[in-house]
Amino acid sequence: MGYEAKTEAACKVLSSDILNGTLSPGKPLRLAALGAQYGVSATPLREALTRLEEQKLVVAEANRGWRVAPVSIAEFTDLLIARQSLEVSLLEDVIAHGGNDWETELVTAHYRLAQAVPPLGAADTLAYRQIWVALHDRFHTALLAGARSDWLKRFYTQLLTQLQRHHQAVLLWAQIDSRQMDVLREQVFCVLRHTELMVAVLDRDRAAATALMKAHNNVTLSIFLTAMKQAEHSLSEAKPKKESTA
Amino acid sequence: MGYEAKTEAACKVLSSDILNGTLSPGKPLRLAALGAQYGVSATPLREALTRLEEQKLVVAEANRGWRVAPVSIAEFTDLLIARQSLEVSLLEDVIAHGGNDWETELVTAHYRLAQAVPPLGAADTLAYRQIWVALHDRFHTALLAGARSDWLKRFYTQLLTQLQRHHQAVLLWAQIDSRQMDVLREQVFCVLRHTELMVAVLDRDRAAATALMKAHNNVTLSIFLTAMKQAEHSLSEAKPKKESTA
DNA sequence: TGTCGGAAGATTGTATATAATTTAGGTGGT
DNA sequence: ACCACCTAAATTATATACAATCTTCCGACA
Repeated sequence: MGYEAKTEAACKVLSSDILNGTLSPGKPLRLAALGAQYGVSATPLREALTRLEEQKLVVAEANRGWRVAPVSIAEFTDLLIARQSLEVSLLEDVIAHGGNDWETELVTAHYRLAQAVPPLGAADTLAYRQIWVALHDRFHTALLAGARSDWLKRFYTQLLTQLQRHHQAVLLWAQIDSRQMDVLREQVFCVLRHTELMVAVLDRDRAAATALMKAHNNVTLSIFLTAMKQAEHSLSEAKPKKESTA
Repeated sequence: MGYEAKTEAACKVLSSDILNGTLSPGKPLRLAALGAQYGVSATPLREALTRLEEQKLVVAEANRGWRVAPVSIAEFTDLLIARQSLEVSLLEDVIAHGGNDWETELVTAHYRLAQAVPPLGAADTLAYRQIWVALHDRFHTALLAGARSDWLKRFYTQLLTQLQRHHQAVLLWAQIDSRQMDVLREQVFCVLRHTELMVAVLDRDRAAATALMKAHNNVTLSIFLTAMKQAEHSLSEAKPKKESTA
């Protein structure tokens, strides 16, 4: 205890509340209220919010304190473009320079993912979904961990964080047509695509790997495009709102 | 006055002092001393340092406060790799999607750079150098400003900031052989390379543009490689130091 | 010589006061 | 009824004091 504990703790709680949608985009963050809720006083809270502001999870306005960072289609698009670029860059670097440690961890992560129960049908519960998502994240992290630049990897992580925020928001806006959703999810939760990707990368097949990676992105992209089309009007309604749900 | 003014001001002063080397890497940043020097009290100072920490200009250690972020060959290399990737990504995006506003601003920036007096020979004064560097920065910013993703551009800016910090440090470590330096600088301050780059980009010639960009990077890279080779031992001496010059 | 302990100094977190600014609400005039 | 203006409350921003905790360093003691 004591390792800048309060600031750190506040930061974690706030960011997880923002990422899972408990604190919805645009919501004002009053210092007094947050301090009372989380049992932290002003100084560490301000530091935590300053950190999150730099990570673009919250935004600050002059003399008006902090708000949860808003989401928009424009920024969502921006993030997707950026992810595509960074992911391809990292993939090419990994293929060119990945070492043994990276290879073994990648194979391990893939094995774990392949063993996991995909959250489809009867297994579509919150618990199974969380496990699967965790293993899926681990696979994608392991896939790119062999790249040389920690800075690029840090940027990539930041993009994934922002994307999660937007995914959450889109899923809240739109109740996706369940039949279409099922079709898409069967593709998303399919291990085969990940296996192909891993094989291509381990074979150092640049063209195949980047093609598969782009295809993988397009699958998840199409989910959110359909969701956003269906939610197009409820989105424009959501804009003028002042304060959202607590 | 009042736009979170103190924090903002402290942030600017600190980052510029760090970037120009007034505060050298590794130097501890005591709150009391900084507050007295800059006329700012603890609260805004802590926020400023937290912001800079997130930007990796300072580092924090538990219960030991903040220090100016250290520099190292490993991180320098990392930054150069990351810059190469991001620059190529942005360049390709610009070539594919750059619009009219971007083109005109690019041409303007290039014209200004071409008009400027290169800081060579008699014109090698601090004033001329600063003007030239500012115009050079503006050209490179304009070159990539047409890319679609603000996130990628933000990352790129962050890399340039970090690189400036490392350049500063390398130049302090090493007194570069002046004859060799002159040869290199004539290449750096040569407008021709920039013109070729601009033409290739405006012609939407992807292969030529990326090749020229890589060549441009290699020129500046070679400067610092030679500098670092010459400073190799003074570098290893610099490591164990506890506090550097005020 | 080596190490154990404690004093001094620095950071972290809390609490509180004051200034400055924004927001809200009400008053009065047209 | 509508608009401008003014006042009051709320909130943030800054400064400061202080307790608690952690480092560091120095000296006594084995």
